[in-house]
Amino acid sequence: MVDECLARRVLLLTRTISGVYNEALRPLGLTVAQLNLLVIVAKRGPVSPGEVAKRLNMEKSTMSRNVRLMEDHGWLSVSPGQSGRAQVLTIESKGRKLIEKALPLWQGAQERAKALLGERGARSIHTIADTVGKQLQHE
Amino acid sequence: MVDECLARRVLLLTRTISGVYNEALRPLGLTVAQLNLLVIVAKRGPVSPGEVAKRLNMEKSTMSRNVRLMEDHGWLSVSPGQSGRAQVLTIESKGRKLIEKALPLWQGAQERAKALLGERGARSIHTIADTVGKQLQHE
DNA sequence: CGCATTGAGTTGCATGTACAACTTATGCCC
DNA sequence: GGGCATAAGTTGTACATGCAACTCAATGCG
Repeated sequence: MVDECLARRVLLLTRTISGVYNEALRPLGLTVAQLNLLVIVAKRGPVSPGEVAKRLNMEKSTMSRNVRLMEDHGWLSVSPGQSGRAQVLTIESKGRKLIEKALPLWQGAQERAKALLGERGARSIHTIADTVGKQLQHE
Repeated sequence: MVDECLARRVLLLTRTISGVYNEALRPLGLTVAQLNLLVIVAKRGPVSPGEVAKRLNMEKSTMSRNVRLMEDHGWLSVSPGQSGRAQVLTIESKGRKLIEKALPLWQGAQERAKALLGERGARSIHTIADTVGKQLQHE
């Protein structure tokens, strides 16, 4: 049972792979989770937290707290949205600069991660995550 | 950048897949991480925490806390090992019974996870985790 | 023998994560 | 208009996780 468990395997992968990135980013006081969030906000312009959370299949409460941290750092700003308690996230210049600085570190980590997974493995992860991502959208 | 990031993808996979298992196991007040630990202890007989942590590529401190929780539940026992502050973990009958009860729930989750990943995807995850696991042993 | 090193666990602190329950604002239906 | 349902965030609580620093025991070396 234990050997086949898919959860055990993805947990192992996450511990290993995200460790590689976090180690690389540590000098910036930044984690991969935060970097990804930041890049999404930078790319997709003003977005609502809920939208990002849905795309990442992340709990809204988790999103809320992650956003809070990054706002405290001044990397992004939270402003009231159109209606109700809607919010929009916008990247700040401090956040853009951080992404610039993170890029080379990220690249190094990406190389190391690829080496760990193997070229085939890395491609598989891409495919699989896409598959899962698409299914989540159709819910 | 963000789209290629392997860490982002494995994080997404973990959130999604482990969620499936945790939802299934919730009636037992058990998480997948705990179940995996419990099964390892059950299978590999008296083992040291450090050994299990190494196999799972998990920080010893994380292991320490996870063990503590499960000991509190009476699922396993911790006894002093041969020397120094070495410890050995042993499954308790309460733990064995819990595994029995968890089995059918786990199977359901495994099916759902396979459906999400696709048959090919599930196999790939197996292969990749094996590859990574072996590389960790050779360190 | 005495001290430095190493090994195994633990603890302080911080992040990432989820579920449940709560707060507010909108919108809808009668 | 008055409730009722829904949508978006927040907060309480708990687990999973890692790093740094610490405790203690064993070991080795001069």
